[in-house]
Amino acid sequence: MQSSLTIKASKLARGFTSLSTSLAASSPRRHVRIDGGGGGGGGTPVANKREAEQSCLASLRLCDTVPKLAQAHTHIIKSGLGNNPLVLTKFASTSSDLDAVDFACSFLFAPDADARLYDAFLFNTVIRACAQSKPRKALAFYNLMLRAGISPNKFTYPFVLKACAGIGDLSLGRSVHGSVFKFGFDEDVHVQNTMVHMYSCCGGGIEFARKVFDGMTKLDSVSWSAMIGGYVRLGESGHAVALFRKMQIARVKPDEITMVLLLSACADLGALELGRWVESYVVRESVQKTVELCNALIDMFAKCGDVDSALRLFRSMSKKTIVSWTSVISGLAVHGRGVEAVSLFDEMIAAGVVPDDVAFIGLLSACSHSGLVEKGRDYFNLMTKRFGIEHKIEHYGCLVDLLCRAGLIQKAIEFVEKMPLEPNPVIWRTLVNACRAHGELKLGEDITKRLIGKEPMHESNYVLLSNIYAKMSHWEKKTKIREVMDTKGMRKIPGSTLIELENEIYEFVSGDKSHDRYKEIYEMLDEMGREIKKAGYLASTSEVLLDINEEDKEDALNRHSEKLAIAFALLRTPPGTSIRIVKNLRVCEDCHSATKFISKIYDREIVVRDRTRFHHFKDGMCSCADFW
DNA sequence: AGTCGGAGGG
Repeated sequence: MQSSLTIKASKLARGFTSLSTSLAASSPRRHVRIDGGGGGGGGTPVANKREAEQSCLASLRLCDTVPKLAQAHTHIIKSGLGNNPLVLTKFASTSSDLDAVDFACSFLFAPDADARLYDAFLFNTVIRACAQSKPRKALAFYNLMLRAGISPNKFTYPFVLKACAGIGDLSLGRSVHGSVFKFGFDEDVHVQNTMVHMYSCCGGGIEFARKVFDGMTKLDSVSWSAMIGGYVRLGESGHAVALFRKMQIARVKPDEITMVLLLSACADLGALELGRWVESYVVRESVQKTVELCNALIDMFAKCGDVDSALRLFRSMSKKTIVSWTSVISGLAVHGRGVEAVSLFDEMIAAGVVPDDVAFIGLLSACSHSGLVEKGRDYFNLMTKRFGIEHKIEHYGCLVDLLCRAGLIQKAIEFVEKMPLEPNPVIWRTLVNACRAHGELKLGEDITKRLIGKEPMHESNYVLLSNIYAKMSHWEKKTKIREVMDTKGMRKIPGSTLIELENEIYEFVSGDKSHDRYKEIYEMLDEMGREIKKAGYLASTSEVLLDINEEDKEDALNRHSEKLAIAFALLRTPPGTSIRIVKNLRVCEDCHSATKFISKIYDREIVVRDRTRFHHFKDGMCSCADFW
């Protein structure tokens, strides 16, 4: 309705016009243009100011794109409301599109703009718009606000704290916390909740988050979710689950966001039973089953080893997003079902869903885990050529991994040398590990030494080098590495295995005797050892990279955390049921071979999740076909 | 006269 309205160039309008045209020039794809006067004419003069205001506000309510906003701007000027604070602020708050907000800011904060128009609501609006994706910019506006002498109100801090969370700097967060206190908003539950969130997003801030959380007099579901989310982000999923139990005792009803977080913790821990409980809870308590919640369920099922349930849920969803597709494709990938993953990707394309860079990571890892070398290469090339998505370092990483796993180490090296991005340490470590596995020890040693030069405090570099020396039987060099690590105060991450039984999560480390039934567990371990030896198992002692004799090596192998967890499971679960365990590192070759025998002798399906993928053991075979 | 707030998915 405003399309015929044009501007008679007033002084103010001229200022706006030049600003907006320069903005248009800086973002050509938007084609923002404001008609600077002349042209059509014939606009009806507006009867009174109040009516004009209402008319402008009404037209702004309909704006959701930059061109529409530009049109509305024209209308505002025409109506003589170019300096009306109500209208201008509404203008800025109208679009969630950051480009549009930039566009609005370009005249709101123009040199010739009237600073008397600035108020807290205006700043809140622009801080909110930037908080998520441009946190530094949001904070710049906050500082501008303070410099302009405008006091923040209770709505300001949730936005500002969100921006601090995005930056993740603890000292910044603490200083903003000081301002919150100074302005007296530290009692507001919304502010407190965001404070918990902010601290938990800052490195080393979880204690501060907990302090705010513990000091709160009223905790709602958002408070609990913020704190649970903090633990999940930190990888402290056990703490997250424990906190959820406290939430239930406190009788605060969890909502769909709490459930998403809890599912994330389940996925991390491999806690399938708890994950299934979440699903039934959602149905029972009619928690809103949003797409995000379904996606979290898919991810949980896949990461807990039940990829078929993930698939079933995926098929039942009426609305799917790229995240849903990616979750299920990546899920199939880690289970070694690469062919299905690839065909699902093709189905997605056929359904007209546009893939993004993350979808390609899932797809390429599917090719990698299933040895689909040619397919992986093809998709890698199609990614840019057909879909116009630029390769990121992760995609190069996937391809290096693909070549290494397929044993094409020379090709992998050539690929790394030719890649246009600087290879990151992850890529180098993939390569080094392949060097070790394929006997390119000298090359592996050279690369690792360079890596240690670059990242002297990264322990996995030393572990890699140590493993290479062990394979070379250079024991004195290997010992020396241990010494270097000790003087730097570093330790190798101990291998550990999680298992969930009857609502409890148990953790085992190598040689663990902390469980109260450890004697039974070790007896079971001995029995397992005898039985699998009878069936033809041979300990693969070359994998034990310690400088000890063969017999001790075998003993060390027997006490690996995954074997302890399996023995425990055999004792505690009914015959014939599946066993699921989660290992924090990659499963070793000896445990892999032993587990195959155990699955056959004890007639159990054993699902092992290791750091990078799943192994489904059944009838003496593994789903990875010894390819991992 | 008075617009505005917190936690989440691959």
